[in-house]
Amino acid sequence: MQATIMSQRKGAAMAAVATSKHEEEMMELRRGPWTLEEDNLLMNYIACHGEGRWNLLARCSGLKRTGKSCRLRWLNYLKPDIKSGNLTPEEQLLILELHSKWGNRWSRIAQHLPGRTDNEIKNYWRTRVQKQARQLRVDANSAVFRDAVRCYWMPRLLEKMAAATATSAHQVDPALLHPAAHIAGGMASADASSPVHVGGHQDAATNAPGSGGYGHHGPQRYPVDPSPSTSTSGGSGSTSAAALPPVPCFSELSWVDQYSPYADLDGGAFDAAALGGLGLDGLDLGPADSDFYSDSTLLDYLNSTCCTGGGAMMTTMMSGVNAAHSSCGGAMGGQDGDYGSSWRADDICQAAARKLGDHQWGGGI
DNA sequence: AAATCCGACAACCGCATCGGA
DNA sequence: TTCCGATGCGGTTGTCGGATT
Repeated sequence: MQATIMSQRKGAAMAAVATSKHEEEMMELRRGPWTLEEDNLLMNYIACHGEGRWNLLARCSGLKRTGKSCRLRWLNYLKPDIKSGNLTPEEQLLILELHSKWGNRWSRIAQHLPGRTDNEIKNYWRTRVQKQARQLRVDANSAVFRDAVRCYWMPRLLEKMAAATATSAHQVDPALLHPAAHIAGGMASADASSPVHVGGHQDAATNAPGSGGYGHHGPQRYPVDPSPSTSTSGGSGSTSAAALPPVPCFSELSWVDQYSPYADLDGGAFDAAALGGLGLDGLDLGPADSDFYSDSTLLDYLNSTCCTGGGAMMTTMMSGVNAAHSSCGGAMGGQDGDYGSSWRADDICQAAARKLGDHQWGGGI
């Protein structure tokens, strides 16, 4: 019975495919990169009729594209609230954290990063994070790699955030960086029911289609001559802090307590210092590093009164990093980011096995 | 200067799920 | 209850530009 239904469905599906293929042939559907004219057509149609009903849109808008293609183009690029430019350290932290909880649930992760698309996050993961895993010769989803990320990558991101703050002339509340803030319970208590907001530092007008496209990476690539008029000025850095949406409170992140250097004080698990002595350094934060320091969004966040927990967290994690530096005789390199030696997966495995007492150690990676 | 390699990202594809008829 | 179109999601591929040889 079920097999019959299945075969019926399959038959219907195949018929539908055949029909759609026929239609495609009749319409000579376009594929590949979108042109400026196509983008304009799509935007104009949506401006008049709204989002949704993508197949109808594809038929009626004059675009020789599938509804799917139109939807993707709109959601991943043209939608006004799409945030362009490199991911901020806060966003990277959140991605790392949420991926450790949910795995490859890109759309779910993207829901917590306003303005970022699942596609963008997925690409980030594949190009940056998985690259690290490959270098370590471990599976990006393995416990070892997750721990390495938590003990090294995350602190390094926080370090960069701290560096961005320290080198800035902006006024940062000293209390944000005071170590006692964490110990004295200074972590901001977040409303658990509220979503975690990261990024969102976004002037929609500056990210309108044609206003600079990929941000740091230059203008949108069009297969035909892009009109000079498509690039407008004033694309970055002019947003006032007052206009910012809610910023992340790091105490919302589960690893804050579990993986803080103070975790061992109450029987915690995995501390940075233990691995630090093995020369497990050199995490490459990717080519976007230099942008971290010039990204005004960081300063906006750090200047925000909502970020008390983040400041304390940063200090906490920085203490861990420093402890690791001390315990390994400075093997982690200097503060200038010269993390020379490369990681050794075997070393990480051994250290993890020692520290975790094998209970998280699944054997073969 | 040309060829090749590689990273980053946009776009596509197949499948799953949802919701209305 | 079943069918089917619309939509969403995750994996994969294609393309481009910069770096390297």
